[in-house]
Amino acid sequence: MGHDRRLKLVDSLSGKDRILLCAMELFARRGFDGVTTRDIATQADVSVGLISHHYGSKEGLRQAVDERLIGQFERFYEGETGHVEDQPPREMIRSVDRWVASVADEWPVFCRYFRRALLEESAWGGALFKRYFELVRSSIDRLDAQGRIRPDVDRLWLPFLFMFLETGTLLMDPYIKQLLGRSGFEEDLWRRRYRAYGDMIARGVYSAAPQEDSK
Amino acid sequence: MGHDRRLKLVDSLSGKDRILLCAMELFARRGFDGVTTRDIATQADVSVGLISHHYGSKEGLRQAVDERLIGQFERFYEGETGHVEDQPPREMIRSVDRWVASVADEWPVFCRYFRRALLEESAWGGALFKRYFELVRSSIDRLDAQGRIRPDVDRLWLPFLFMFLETGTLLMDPYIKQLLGRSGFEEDLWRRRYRAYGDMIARGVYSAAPQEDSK
DNA sequence: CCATTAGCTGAGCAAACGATTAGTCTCCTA
DNA sequence: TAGGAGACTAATCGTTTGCTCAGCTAATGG
Repeated sequence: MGHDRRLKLVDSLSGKDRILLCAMELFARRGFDGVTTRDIATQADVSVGLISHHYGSKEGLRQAVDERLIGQFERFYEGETGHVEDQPPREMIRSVDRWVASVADEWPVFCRYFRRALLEESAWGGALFKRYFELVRSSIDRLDAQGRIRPDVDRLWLPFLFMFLETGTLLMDPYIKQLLGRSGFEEDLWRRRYRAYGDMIARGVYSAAPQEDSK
Repeated sequence: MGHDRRLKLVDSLSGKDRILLCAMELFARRGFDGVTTRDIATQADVSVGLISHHYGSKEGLRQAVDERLIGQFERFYEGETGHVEDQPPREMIRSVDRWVASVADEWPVFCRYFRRALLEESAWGGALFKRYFELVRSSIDRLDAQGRIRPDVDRLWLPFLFMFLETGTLLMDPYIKQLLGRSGFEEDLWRRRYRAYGDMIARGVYSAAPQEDSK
């Protein structure tokens, strides 16, 4: 599985890179405060002093990890095919499918780290959130320009609702795994969620003719 | 404001209760690991030893706080008017409004703590999530029995999508506050979100007749 | 009036933390 | 091949952590 691949990769790297990769994984799993420099040193098979040598401090190491992941995030969305919202529904689904498959490999670690960053309210977590918000809002603006969103829909909360639906799995995956027995990021589940998500946005979930109690 | 009220209340309490309340607030704000027993002792105006005396350990204190908040959670939902989903849309909105107003006072601290518990993956956070999931699923089952949900809607993801929409504000409030300048839990915003949320579930957000590019 | 007890104090402890240090090893270059 | 540079180690520093424990104070009961 992917774990072994990663470990073999790690062996061939320099101490500096091993520290960065191990820190990324440990921060993602246990949070910044939940990891000691000694943990990182042990995992990366280097001495504690080497961390300070390369990154100045634990905080410096965090920033290095952050920057690397920001870059990864940008690359994720660069790879995405244009503006998916502009495409007809069926084509949009296919685009998302392709995109999911292409980033699925690195996604899990990124997700867990992003989740932690949000929780700890770190500076870059806030920055990422804002950047993501702008992304969603510009999508909405584009849809709006085409008249595809009903005028009575609340424009203040709409972008947030989109974000809640999209990032929900990210933030709650540990519990989803607990309930479903498997991660929501396994490809088929992920795809299925995107469909459910798109469907809810497009049409809601209620029947067309609700049998209302005449009261 | 509420802060002064709380402080005055604190002064009249025993050391044991002061410790509990201060711990609750500090855990909610900075997380379990981000707070030291000395912080709590200072805030509660007691000595460090008294915490161990009453609660055995920091972990014991956490459990005491957890139990108290679990009780609060139960009370929140006991007070809720029956099964809101069974009511016609307009009446449902009014019910939610009433409920929001009735719990808004204690809600903020509870929210911040719940947020922490969920993101730190504590045991009781998991338990609370599961309990909440069952709540949502049984609501869906009831709606389903009435035939109010379209048959083609994905029944696996639907409860999760509901939860994402409902808890989104809870988990991201710090960032929403950053973007909007005020908390999403201020009553008017909260109500407005519930409407936007109900509307999306009911009808989606797309126009009835989308002008699709004929291509 | 003294003994008991519950609530509480704060100096102090061992462990763990992030950071620094002096020194070793391994290359690369002149 | 001498020597300078940088990667890296091991030992140790001062600080902070959760927790203990001997003892203080004030109220209670016989």
